[in-house]
Amino acid sequence: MSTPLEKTYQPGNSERQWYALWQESGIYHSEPSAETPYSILMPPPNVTGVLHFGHVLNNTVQDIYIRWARMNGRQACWFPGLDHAGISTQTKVEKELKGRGLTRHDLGREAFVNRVWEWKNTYGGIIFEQLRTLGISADWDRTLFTLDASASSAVQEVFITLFDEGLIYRGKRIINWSPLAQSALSDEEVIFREVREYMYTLRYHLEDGSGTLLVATVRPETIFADVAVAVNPKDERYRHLIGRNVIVPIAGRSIPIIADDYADPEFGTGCVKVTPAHDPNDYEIGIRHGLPMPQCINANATLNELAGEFAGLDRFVARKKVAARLEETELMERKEDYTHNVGFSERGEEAVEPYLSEQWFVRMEPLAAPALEAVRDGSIKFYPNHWVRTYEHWMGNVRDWCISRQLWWGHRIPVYYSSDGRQVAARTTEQARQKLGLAPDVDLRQDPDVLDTWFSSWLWPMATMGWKGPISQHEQPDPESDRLMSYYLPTNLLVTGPDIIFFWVARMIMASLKFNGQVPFKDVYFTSIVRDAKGRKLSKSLGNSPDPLGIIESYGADAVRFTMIYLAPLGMDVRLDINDKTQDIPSMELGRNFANKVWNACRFLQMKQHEVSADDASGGSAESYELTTADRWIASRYMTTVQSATTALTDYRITEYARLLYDFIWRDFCDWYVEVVKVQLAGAPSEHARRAILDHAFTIIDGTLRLLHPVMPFLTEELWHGLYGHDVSVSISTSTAPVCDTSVIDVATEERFETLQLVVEALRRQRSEMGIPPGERLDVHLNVRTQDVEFFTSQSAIISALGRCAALVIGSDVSKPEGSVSDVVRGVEIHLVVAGKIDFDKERARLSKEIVRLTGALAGVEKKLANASFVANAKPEIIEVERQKLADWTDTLEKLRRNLASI
RNA sequence: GGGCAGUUAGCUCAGUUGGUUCAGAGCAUCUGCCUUACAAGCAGAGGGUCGGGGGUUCAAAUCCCUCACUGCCCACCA
Repeated sequence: MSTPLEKTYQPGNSERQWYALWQESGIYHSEPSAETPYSILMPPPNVTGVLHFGHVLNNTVQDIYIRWARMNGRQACWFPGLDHAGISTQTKVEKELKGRGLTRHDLGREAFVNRVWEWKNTYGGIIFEQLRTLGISADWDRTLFTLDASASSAVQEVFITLFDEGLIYRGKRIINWSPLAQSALSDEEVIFREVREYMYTLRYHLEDGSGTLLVATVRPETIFADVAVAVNPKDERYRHLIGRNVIVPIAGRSIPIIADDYADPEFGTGCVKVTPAHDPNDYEIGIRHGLPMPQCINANATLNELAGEFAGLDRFVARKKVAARLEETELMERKEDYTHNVGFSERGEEAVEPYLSEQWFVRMEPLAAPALEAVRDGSIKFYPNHWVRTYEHWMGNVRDWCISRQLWWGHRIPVYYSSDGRQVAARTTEQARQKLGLAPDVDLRQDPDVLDTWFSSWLWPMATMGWKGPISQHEQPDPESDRLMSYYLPTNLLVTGPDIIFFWVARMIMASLKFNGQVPFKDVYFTSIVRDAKGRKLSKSLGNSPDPLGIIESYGADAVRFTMIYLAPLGMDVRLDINDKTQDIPSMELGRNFANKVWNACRFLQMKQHEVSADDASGGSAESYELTTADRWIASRYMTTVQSATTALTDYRITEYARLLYDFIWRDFCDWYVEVVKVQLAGAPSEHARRAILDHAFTIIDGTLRLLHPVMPFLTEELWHGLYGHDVSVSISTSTAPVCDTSVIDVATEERFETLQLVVEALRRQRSEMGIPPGERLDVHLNVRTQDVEFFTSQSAIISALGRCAALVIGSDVSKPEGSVSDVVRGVEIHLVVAGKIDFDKERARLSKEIVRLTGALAGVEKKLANASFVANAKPEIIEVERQKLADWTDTLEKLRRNLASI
């Protein structure tokens, strides 16, 4: 016999124990088999990452689908991984060094990289432990780190191939430079923010002293790199000046006035200073006109010797000083407030500097075309679908991807340079020499830069399966990798945030199509963005990002999972009522209370089971038990729930799935069925009948627990064992998912039971309105249609119990008794005898009010049915419904009037 | 400037193909209850002309147009 359940659900210990068991038993490990596969790639969290609510939502969604697939007999594999996160990891370790007065250069490249590995091995991947707390059923055996040998090997393979095909090239371009990281960034890593600055209008005197050109700029510190002033060729004001020279303020150099369409006559003074090395647009002008491109800003964002006395100053300090000097020397016409957008590095700490430098790029256009097509033709589906537009827009305007980073932590660019100026991409120095046809003892220099972290991420679908791993480097087939790839790819589902649609989703599609010839996944689920009560994104610096582990500690992992799913509709942001001070999230009570509700429903069944079992001595063989209306009703409600929950999951309406379970368990099962079971048990003629009643309830709850398991794995596991006494060696997570048997769905029975519910509710309402305590039993008289007498009589025990009746009179010609209040629902006349407690005036008023309301409603229906075009156009079943309404309400009205009259 | 969402009860949100059960749930509020699982609970109640305006239709929270506001993405005119 199972051990009695506690009065309230205590998740903590139970969760830890179950997870340990799951992990030991290896039930979440997957191998290719004869079953149909189902695979998900976990978006690899950063190695420096700590669990936040974005992860909680994201991973819960994935876990639900993986668990659901597993229970549906699929060979389900969830590939977890960890991202080396170039910039943030390197920065983290550098900060530590800085605390000891060291820089990475003091250590040297090799020692520094070793240091980062040490850090990784000590602190990295904490998030995995945290995800386990959440109950994630990933196949941890398949965990991959983006710097592992097989991932690195795949990265090299792709780089070399793209290089050899001319899709990767090196070029001197204006790129986004992070002065803090001292590295290039991709366009996607730059975020724009509105900044209040000044617009300075400067005087550029004509060289011949014949006048002055006014030029507006927000960056006066860049004048030292000015190479021209551009005007629009159509601008009458300046046309005659084209080709003449002006003197750069302070710098004193002479630069030409050139004509370029970029200059907008409507904006500012119509004259633009051209600084090709420090502005992307100016760079374009510089290219068009073959201008020199001097730089006056260093990699660390200080000015260089071109700036003369300002050399060495930080760009922002320099800006103020240069502006002051311009003012002093009367070279400034005016200074105005000016608000505009400035690019910041993704981490939001510093303004990005447009910086002219040699970098590596991927030519994206050829890769984008097939990737665009795959989404357009439905090979890949987005949920919600509207993200397709965003995807198409980006793909249609895709720009080359700057992939080189001036860091040490990452995949080193596999390009080698020979002393005679040639370059080649190769896996090793030896291979590079071979490719270049050089002798084995010739020195080659490898490119010092590393690749953008996303350059390994975009290969994730293949890298996780060992594609082009160390074995195939030597041109040997890799059967293990082939086996995994042919079985698990394309994966079924990718769950991620829409914020990385370009960073990751789009690029994975491109890489997979290019290198594996097929899409990486079939469905993409874009999760909600988690926000606080004020609508702000969660962030550590705002103090509005509570540690999920603390919340799990207080509410339980299942409660957190359930609440998140319940509150996070597909494609919309989810707001959590985060308390800044206590770091609590009170709405998690929703999930906790629900877990407790499920717990107690099961606890009730268990207690009854024990009672029955205790009497087992009475013995006897099983005898047929005919299911009651209530039994068939709950079975029908259960099947309906199975059906709609399954559909909801299939359609990725995951919130709907949670709601359906919540409503079924709480409203149908607990509020009504458990109460009915009490009545049925009490009135059962035999021990066998009692057991049969319980068996039925156990059947329903068994399926319900399995249906609920994907979202609440711990609770359902605990109860499944608690109720059925299963051995710990089996898990509900490897049981089968409930399947809908439509023959059990019984609309007629549901309707009959609903009438019963309405009658009970009417009794409760009247009692409450009369101020009678719920415990007090009162006489009830029900006047029902002749054909319903039998049914209501058969349900009298339930009506009596739930409606708290003393005597219950049921008949087809029952008249209103003395001292009763009355109501009519679905043709059933309900009289509650309250005797002395009746307030006749109040009762008259109540009935009158109801009569007025119904009369109005009835008039509406009559009008509708009298409308020729309604009868002509509406669907027959709709008209039938209206006719039914007319009949019912007329009947009800008549009864109400009669009752009013008899007071 | 271009694109995409959203606007329903005090708050957070459901509402699939227009039509019974369409105006709902949870929280909050109010009333009464320790009713043989659950006070993390039970039974009731109040509260919204579904952002504004127009249109299509026998019928609109739902479809179309338009306006307003909010949020996000892209672009980035010095």
